[in-house]
Amino acid sequence: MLSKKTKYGLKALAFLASQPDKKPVQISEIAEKENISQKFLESILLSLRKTGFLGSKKGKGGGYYLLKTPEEISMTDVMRVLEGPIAMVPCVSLNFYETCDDCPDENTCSVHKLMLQVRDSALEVYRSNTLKDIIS
Amino acid sequence: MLSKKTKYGLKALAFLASQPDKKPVQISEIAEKENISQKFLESILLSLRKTGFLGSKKGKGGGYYLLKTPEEISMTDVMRVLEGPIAMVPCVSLNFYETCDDCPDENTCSVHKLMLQVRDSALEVYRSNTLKDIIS
DNA sequence: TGAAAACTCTATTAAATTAGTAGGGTAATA
DNA sequence: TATTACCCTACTAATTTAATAGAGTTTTCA
Repeated sequence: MLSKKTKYGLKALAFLASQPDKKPVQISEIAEKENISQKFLESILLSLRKTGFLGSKKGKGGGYYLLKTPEEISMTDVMRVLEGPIAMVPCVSLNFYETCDDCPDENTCSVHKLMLQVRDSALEVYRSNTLKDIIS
Repeated sequence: MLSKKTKYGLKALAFLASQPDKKPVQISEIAEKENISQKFLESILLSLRKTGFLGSKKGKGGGYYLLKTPEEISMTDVMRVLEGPIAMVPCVSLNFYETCDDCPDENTCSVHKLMLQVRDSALEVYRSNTLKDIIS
């Protein structure tokens, strides 16, 4: 299941990408238009800023804005930051790899074999979509 | 993240599919060989029996066995029973569809658009894999 | 026929994660 | 210089997951 954090983060990014100009948008505006708890959104935008997706401007007329153009923002990167691993099990994760305690051999593990394919297919979707692609 | 339930369920099915003959296998044997808590496995096998994947035989010499051949068991069905929806959000789920409270229009929703593709790609993987395909 | 083997079922619980809340602090701009 | 708006920490409620415990029932084989 997709976490609300990811869902809201994606919606916020899409909202910013849909702005006619590059002026900063206030948290309160995004929260209201996208039906998101303002405080929760605050923490999400903060993490998107710390990971280089967003810039922010303080003071009157401040807010958040995209640091890159929508077509430069890959869903792979966004998903990894918001949702974490793309793989459904750590033993097939590229960026968050861990061995399974219970599994004696990955190469003969059925779960491993199936989840490897699922990961690859998800990655292909994320790689072929930028923020631009998912805004209408 | 894949739940332990699904992981253990898949491993148990694979274990049964790898048996040389069709004799019932005891819960305790599967639990031990696959490093699974026996009681937890019990409830998983029970649900696989209730959903038509497994048969069981009671009494001495009893146990669980596959009701179909491994190549007749599609990962799509297994995943739906063990893990639930394949979609990451209810609004793109085929079998567990729900509208989002917060979203005014699915057709213009970025999350919807992206997750639809993810669902389709995952479905394709599950559809093209039977239990036979994932056992070594 | 009876005892052991093995499945069946209900209820409870501990741990982890998620989603959200509260409130104060800090920096920048008009 | 006052206001606006971001920044940060800590806490909490709800949910889900992964077990655990224990009693009960059915079947089979000797």
